[in-house]
Amino acid sequence: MSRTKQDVVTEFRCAEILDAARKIFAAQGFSDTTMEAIAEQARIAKGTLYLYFPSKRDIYLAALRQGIRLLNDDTNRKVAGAAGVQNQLRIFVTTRIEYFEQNREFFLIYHSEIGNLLPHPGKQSGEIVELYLQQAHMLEQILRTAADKGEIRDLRPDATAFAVCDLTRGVIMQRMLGWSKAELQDDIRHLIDMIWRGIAA
Amino acid sequence: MSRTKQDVVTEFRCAEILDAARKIFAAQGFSDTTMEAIAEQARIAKGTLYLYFPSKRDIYLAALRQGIRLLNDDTNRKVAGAAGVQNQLRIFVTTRIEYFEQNREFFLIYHSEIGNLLPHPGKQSGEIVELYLQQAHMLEQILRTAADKGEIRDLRPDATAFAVCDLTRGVIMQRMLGWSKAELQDDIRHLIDMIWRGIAA
DNA sequence: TAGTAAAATGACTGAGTGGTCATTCCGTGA
DNA sequence: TCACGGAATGACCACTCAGTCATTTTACTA
Repeated sequence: MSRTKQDVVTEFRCAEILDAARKIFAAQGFSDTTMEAIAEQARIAKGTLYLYFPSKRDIYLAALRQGIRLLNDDTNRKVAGAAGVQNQLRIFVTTRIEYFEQNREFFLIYHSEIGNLLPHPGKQSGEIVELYLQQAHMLEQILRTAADKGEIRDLRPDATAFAVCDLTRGVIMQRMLGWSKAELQDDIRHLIDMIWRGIAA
Repeated sequence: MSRTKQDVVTEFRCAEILDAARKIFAAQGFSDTTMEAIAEQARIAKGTLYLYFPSKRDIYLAALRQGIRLLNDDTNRKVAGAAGVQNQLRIFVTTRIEYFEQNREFFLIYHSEIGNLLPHPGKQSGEIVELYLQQAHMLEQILRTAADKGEIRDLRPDATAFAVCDLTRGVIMQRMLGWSKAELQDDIRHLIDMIWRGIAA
C-alpha cells in the first residue's frame, strides 16, 4: 500500500489536533472553546480542522476516548504485573493518580464528561460509558477473586470497586485544587490504609 | 415597614426564577441554557429576569448557593442530633444522599460547578468554595474528636473527611446513573461498613 | 522547470443568544 | 371612573462562532 505516506500524515495531524484540543477544552470547557482557539493552538487554520474531523463535538469525543484508552491500557498493564490484592489496589490507585497528574488537562475533560452523562441516564453514548466502566469491572474481578481466596471480606464487589474509583478520583481532585498539603505518597498510603482497614479503632 | 408587600413579591419571584433555573441549568448545563428557556419555565418574560438578577451567571450562582446552603443546614441539623461517630457518619451520608435524590437537578449543577473550579486553582470564587469546604470541615471536627476519644484510629482527619465526602458523592452518582441495583439502605450500609472496617479479611 | 492535484487557508455566512429599553399592563388610591 | 407609577413584556441589537468554500500554497512528478 502506497497509502502509508498519507496515512502517516493524517495520523500526525490528528494527534496534533487532539493534543491541542485537550489543552483548550480542559482550560475552557466544551462550550467556551472555539474552533479558532483549537486551530491556533495546533498552529493550523480553522478550515483544516474540518479536513480531519467532521465537527467540534467529534474532536472532543475523540480526545476523550483517546485519553481514557491510554489510561486504561496503562492501568491494566501495570496492575497485571502486580501480585496480591493489596498491591494490585495500590498500583491501580497510584497509576491513575499519576496519569492524571501528568495529564491534568485530560482529567478536566474526563470529569466534566461524566457530569454530562448524568442528565441523560440510560441514553448514554455507549462507547465512553463502556470505557469508563471497564476499569471498575477490572477492579471488581480482582476483588471477587480475592474474596474467593479469603484475602478480603465478602463485601459487594461491584460497590466496592466503584468506591475505590471514587476515592481515587477524590484524591486527584483534592490535589489538583491544592487542598491536599501532603506528599503524593502520603495521600496514597492513607487511601490504601483506609480502604484496607477502615477507620475503626 | 410598608416595604413588606414589595419584599414578599420580590422574594416570591426570585424563588420561582431560581426553581426554574435549577431545572433548566441541570438539564442543559450552563452554556446551553438560554435565558429564554429559564423565563419560559418560570412563566415570565425574558426581560423580567433582569429585574431580579443582573445576569445569567448571577442566576446560576444564586441557584447553586441556595442549594448548597439548604444541604449544609440540613446536614448540620441532623448530624447534631446524632450520638457516636458511627451514627454521625451514617446520618451525614444518609442525609446527603437523600437530599440529592430529592433534588436531582441540583446535584448536576453542584457536580459541574466543582469541575469549573478545577481549571482555576487558587483563584476560586470564594463563597462557593467556602460552602463546599464547610461540610468537609464539619466532618473533620467529628473525626478529630472521635480520634481523641480513641473511638477511631488516628488517621489524617482532613483526608479522611474528604474521603467520606467522595464516597458519598460516588454513591449518589452510581444511583443517578442507574449503575447501582441495590436498595438505598444497602448502599448506605455497605458504604458505612467499608469506611468503618475497611475491606481486610 | 512546468504542470497538476491534494492540502491548507481564512474571509464569510447564517443561526443563535445575552442583554436592553420603548411600550404596555395593571393595581391602587382618589 | 380615572390617572398614575412601578412591574412586566418581547422586539430588537450587537455580537459570537460553527461550519463552508473559493482561493492559495505545497508537494510531487515527468
